[in-house]
Amino acid sequence: MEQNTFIKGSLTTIVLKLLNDNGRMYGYEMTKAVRVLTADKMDIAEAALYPALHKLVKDGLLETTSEVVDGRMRKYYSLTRKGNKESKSKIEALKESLQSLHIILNSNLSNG
Amino acid sequence: MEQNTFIKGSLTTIVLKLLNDNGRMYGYEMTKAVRVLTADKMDIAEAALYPALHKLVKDGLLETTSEVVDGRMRKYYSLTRKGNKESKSKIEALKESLQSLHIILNSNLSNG
DNA sequence: TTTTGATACCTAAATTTGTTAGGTATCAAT
DNA sequence: ATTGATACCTAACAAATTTAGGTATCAAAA
Repeated sequence: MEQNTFIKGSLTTIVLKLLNDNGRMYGYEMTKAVRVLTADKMDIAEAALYPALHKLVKDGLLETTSEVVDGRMRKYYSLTRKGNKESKSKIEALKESLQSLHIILNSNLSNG
Repeated sequence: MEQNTFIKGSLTTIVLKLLNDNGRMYGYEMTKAVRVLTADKMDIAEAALYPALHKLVKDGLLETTSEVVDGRMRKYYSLTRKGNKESKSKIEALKESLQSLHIILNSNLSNG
C-alpha cells in the first residue's frame, strides 16, 4: 500500500535518529515507527533494514541485547558511545542535505 | 570543498526540475546551477551526472541539441513531452518523500 | 611559453545501497 | 486449520553513485 519513493542513502541515518530518540528499539519496531510517523507514506523494507542494522553493529555504532517476549525473539539495538556521536553528525548532515534539496525543488525562474 | 552528503536517488529528479525551470541546459551548467542554488553545499559529480543524462535520453524524457560555443562543444538538454509530464510527478513524489524524512528527523520523545 | 584553472564532454570498474523474492518460527484469532 | 501479525533472516539481482581516471579548448598567470 505504500507508494512513496524511499529516499536512498537515508536508512542508516533514520535508524540512528530513531535510536537517538528512543534509546532502545528492535528492528520490527523501527519499521512500525516509521509507518506511524509518516502515516504509511514511508515504509522501511525489512530486507533493507536488517542488513543495515548488522552493518551498524559491525561498524561499532550499535550494540544489541536479545530477549524473548511472549515466546518470540526480540533483538534490541541501542547506540554505542561512538554511535551516539556519529548519530548527531549524520542527522545534522542529512538535515542540511534536505534543506539543499528543498531549495532546488522549490526554486523557479521568478524567485531564482 | 563540498562536504554535504549527496542525497542518493534524487539526481534524476534534480535534473528534471532544473530543465523544467530553465527549459534548456547543458550538463556542466547544471553542476554550476546546483552549486549556486545551494551555496556550494551540494555538488553534483560529473561522473554521476553524465550517465544519468544519457539514461534520461534513452528513456525518452530528454532530447539533445549540440552547439559549439567559443570553440567548445555544448550539449543542450531539454524535456520531451513525456519528460515534461514525468518531471512534474517525480518532483511531487520527491517533495513528499522529503516531507516524510523531515518528519522523522525532527520528531522526538516530547512531541510524539 | 607553458602551466594552471575554468570550461565541457566522457567512460570503466568498483562500491554501496536497496529491491525482489524468498525463508523460518511463534502467537492470536477466525 | 488457516490467516494475519509479530519477529527474525539471507541470497541474488539491480540501480545508482563513487572513484579514478581520460580528452580537449580557452584565458590568464607565471
